[in-house]
Amino acid sequence: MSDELMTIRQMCDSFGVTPRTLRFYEARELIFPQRRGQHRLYDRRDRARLTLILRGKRFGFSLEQIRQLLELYEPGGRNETQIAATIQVARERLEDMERQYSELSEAIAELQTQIGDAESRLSTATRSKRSG
Amino acid sequence: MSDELMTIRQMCDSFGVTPRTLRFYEARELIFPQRRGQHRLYDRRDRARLTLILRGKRFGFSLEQIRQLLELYEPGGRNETQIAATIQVARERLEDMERQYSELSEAIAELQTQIGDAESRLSTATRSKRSG
DNA sequence: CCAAAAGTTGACGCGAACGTAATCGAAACG
DNA sequence: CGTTTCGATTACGTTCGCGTCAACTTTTGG
Repeated sequence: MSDELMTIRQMCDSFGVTPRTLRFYEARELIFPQRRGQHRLYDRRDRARLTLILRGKRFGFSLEQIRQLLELYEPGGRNETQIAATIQVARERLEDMERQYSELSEAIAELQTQIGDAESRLSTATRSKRSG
Repeated sequence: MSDELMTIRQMCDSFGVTPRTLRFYEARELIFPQRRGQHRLYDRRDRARLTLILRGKRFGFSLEQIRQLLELYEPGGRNETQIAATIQVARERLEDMERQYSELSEAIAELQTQIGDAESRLSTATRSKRSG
């Protein structure tokens, strides 16, 4: 298998995005599909990156933050200073995610409580209506 | 204490937002400060709601989603249909948060791995420079 | 071979979530 | 009592993340 090149349409179908979105990510330098003539072709790397992009978005990261994170996955020959900077950025994102993780835990518990309360108010209202 | 009314400036200072933001949230009906003449005054409830708003934002929710969630905290006399709808919306948000929670767990682990890899690449580069 | 489909590059548009004056009234202060 | 200061309102501007044409060039299929 020749690295499973995909057209933009195949990418869109399998990731649930639009061509516009893929071209936009490329313009922002988050993915770099090769070209066959004018047409874009996406390989395994591009797909891996897109997966990370979409996940980063679900966590509320900006495309720029995601772009910086993706540098971490580049084995490309960059110098120490750049690598160190990339690591530093990644550590900050990691802390964001760890904070969010623990905060989510609390928020989930609170929301469950509130839903429970609201449910009991609802059943009370339903009963009082039936008997009233 | 008379319920600790705060001016818009005091609110901004203690929450790290701008007046524009508070007025914007009010326009979108997420908070409802009282008025003394023309001036806004924020009480305990307003602060509690703002806390929830800012937290919701950190989770990537839109202001509209947050507004719907805040209805859950309203004991106000609404009818069963409305309460049931509010509960339904809250359940969906809860599922979002639970999905995000487990996905975050994975993502954190992966990111830690990547940072570790990058760090080893960095120290290797540093060593080869020292000895080369 | 010719038409339809797929893909490309601009360029403008749009909703969300505010920022940023400009202009005004009220209010606190020396 | 005048003047900063604080807040309100109105309204236009901005950034992000795409959506949506329009106008063209392939590419593919009957």
